[in-house]
Amino acid sequence: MAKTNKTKFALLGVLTLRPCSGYDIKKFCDNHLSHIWNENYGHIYPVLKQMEIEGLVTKKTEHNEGRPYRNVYSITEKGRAELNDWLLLPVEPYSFRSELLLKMFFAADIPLSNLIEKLEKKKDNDQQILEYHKIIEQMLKTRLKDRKEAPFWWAVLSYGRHSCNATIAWCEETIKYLQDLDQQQEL
Amino acid sequence: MAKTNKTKFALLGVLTLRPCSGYDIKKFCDNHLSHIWNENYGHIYPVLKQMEIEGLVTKKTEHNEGRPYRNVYSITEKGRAELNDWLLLPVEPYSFRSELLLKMFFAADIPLSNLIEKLEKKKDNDQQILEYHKIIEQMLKTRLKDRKEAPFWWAVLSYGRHSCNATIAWCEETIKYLQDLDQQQEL
DNA sequence: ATGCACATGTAAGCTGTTACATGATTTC
DNA sequence: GAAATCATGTAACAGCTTACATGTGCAT
Repeated sequence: MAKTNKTKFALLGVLTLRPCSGYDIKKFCDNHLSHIWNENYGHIYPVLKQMEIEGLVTKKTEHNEGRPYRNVYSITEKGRAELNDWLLLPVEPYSFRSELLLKMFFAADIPLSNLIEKLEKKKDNDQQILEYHKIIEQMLKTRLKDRKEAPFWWAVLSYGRHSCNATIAWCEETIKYLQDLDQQQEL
Repeated sequence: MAKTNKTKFALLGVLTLRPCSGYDIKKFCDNHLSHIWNENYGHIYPVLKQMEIEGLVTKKTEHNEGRPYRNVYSITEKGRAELNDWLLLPVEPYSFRSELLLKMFFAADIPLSNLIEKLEKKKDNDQQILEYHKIIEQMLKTRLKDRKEAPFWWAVLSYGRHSCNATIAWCEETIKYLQDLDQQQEL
């Protein structure tokens, strides 16, 4: 029933890189996975707790003076095994929903200028993502270049580059197309 | 709380094209929106019922001999207005999740051949989508070319073309990249 | 003094999917 | 005779997001 919850595997994945608190994991997702995956506290903390019970992670509570306590989780061998099993499984089909494309599909009766604004915004957004990618790519070429994960991180970034470039090109083409349409309608 | 439910607007959008039963709407989504939007009966029927109460659609029950009855819904002026208001609103940010990219990000310890298989599958999938797009494009150029919606449908298809081509190119590049990596590791 | 970063966690409430229930007709 | 299509709907169950609750320390 319903799709299987993949939060567990995302968290295990992050924990293969280093022991983390729930807060650390959230930060890692926001900083490095935000374009491919997202998690929120409402999921992270309960799943960490559950995984401890299942023996996939171990918890160590750190008490630092002048700071809140931290629950630092480390992945166990059992956790690594379960992550590995999942990584080998085929990717489940994902139900995609694009509000922008849906709005465009039904945009016959709204002003073209409104649609064009949405496209400009999408284009700006993807250009910003590209800029951000460049920073990470630089890190991969220098500080992170000897990590065994580096080639895979590079491949993921490469997807972002292809995808953003395609979206930007489409936005530009479509803006032009809609502007031409607008002029034809005025005649 | 939670994101707003957009099923309502998707259904209203379909009903601007022609009056439909819940079954018809599902078919339309599967046939023409499947790559940008998906709906299922569990949502369609309750939302149609609710929209009737709100006066956004009207219901007419058809009894045809030798066939099940059909509840055919038509959009009202109020429904058109509500759809239009939504179409004009900015697109809400969507939380994206790609299982393939997540698996790739954490793939350092699994066999490269497994990852390459996943990429081949993704590539095949997007090539099939491209093929399907070509059929629809042909319809847009002929049977549907005079509909006022045609330019917008064309733009949506165009996104699919850009996106699929980018994904296919990335898959090919990455497969090659991983194969090279595999050979280096063997040495 | 205000806001941000650190830090953990729960509860409420929606969203979304699948399975089930039902049954006729057409097509292979 | 089996399978697909037509056709409507509900219930159960997950999944996901947001708001809330709580508190410290640092920087501007």
